[in-house]
Amino acid sequence: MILAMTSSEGHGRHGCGTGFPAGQDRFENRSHMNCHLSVATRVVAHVDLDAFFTSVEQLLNPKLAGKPVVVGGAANQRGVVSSASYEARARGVFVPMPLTRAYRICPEAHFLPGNHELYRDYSRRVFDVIAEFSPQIERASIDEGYLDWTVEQWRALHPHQPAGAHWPVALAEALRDAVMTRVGLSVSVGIGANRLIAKIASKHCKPRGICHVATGAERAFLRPLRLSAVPGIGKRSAELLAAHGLTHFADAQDTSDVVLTERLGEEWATRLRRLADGQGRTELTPHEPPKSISNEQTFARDCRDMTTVRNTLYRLVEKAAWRLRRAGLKSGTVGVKLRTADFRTRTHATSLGYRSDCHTELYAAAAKLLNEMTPAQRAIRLIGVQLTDLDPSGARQLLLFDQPQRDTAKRVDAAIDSVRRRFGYPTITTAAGLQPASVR
DNA sequence: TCTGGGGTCCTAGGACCC
DNA sequence: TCTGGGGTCCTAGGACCC
Repeated sequence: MILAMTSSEGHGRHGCGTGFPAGQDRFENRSHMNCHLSVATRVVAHVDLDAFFTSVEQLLNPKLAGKPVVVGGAANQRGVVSSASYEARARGVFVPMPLTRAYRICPEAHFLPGNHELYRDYSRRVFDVIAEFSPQIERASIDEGYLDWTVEQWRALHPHQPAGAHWPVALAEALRDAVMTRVGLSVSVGIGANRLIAKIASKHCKPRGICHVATGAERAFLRPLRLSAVPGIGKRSAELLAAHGLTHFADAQDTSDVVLTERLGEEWATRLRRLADGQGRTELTPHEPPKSISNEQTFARDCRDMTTVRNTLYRLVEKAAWRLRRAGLKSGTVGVKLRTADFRTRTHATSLGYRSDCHTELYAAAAKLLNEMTPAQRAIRLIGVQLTDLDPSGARQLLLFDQPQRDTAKRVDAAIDSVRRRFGYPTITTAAGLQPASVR
């Protein structure tokens, strides 16, 4: 057996799970049985929470269970759907659909603004459980992660049972059940020889599914799928490939290297060949500090009042600087992002020549950039700040002059931070950071 | 039909240096 | 008096992901 899938619907591990159309179990190709004479002892698992944000909302409010729920904002608000419950998806809602459109096709849905603090907390709880299933995990985002699985992890759970070919599936079932029992949330698990296969597999069996692509079955598993299933191949790349007659893995698998190179050039051809063969990275990367911290805001209505824009920018910088300090980092480059009513987006960045975590310093740089880039006679849709070139060290090469002022600003930041640590971010703000009425 | 907010990574061009 | 080529850093923009 090459491919195993299970789902909560009780098909059992040899059947087809949710989202896996009947007739596609041709991956269960017995002629490949000899692949299993040596059971792979190391695999990559990809764990993905199902409809994470809406699932948390349904868990905390039982009245929402079984109902279409949309997280992203009010139905008439500017914005897009950031999570849709499966009941909403069944009615045609998807991520990232504009909220107004979601409301049009599914007016009975419950529209919620979302609570990221809460979701982060639930994410932590889920990963605490997941961490018990492997010493080697990589958290890829708030709702997904990779695990390095060896047969030893299975033996730790089942010390007296011999590990059959299906030990990864058994392990995945134990993980899925543990997350459901202890946190109340549903996950899907994809298992394969590398990250690519594991990730595509988990998506393939959502929700509440487990999909194991055994070593040697990668090409057969991928064959019917669209190339856009590959993480990294988005709209643009898919269009480019389609222009060369390549839409599915089968197309790539059936095209010779010579023709691929002719059509796509050496680099893409090589990349695509590896994908078509189901090859991918296996190593997990440990947690790394962020490379950038940004905050942005779209106005409820396009804004022509520069005072409001500046005040909003101030508040965004203040928040970003607070996150920066909380992460123990300083930023050497400040960027401002501006989107006008015509949806044209411009960014402008400047290097400070030193690193800072002080919001008044960072805002001074941001305000200067804003002045330089403000378009005449244009309504502004979005304003944002991005802090990059992050490092724990301050490394000031120059400037002894304005030290006193900076020390004062620092003391103010520290005092505000300590209040925020105790009572939460929104409890305190400096006067310029008060939210202007027009965006409330 | 109207298009969020948080990120990462890549490319390309210009400045600057040797 | 005209000028190569490589390397690096910086910035702008865009593709892509969740």
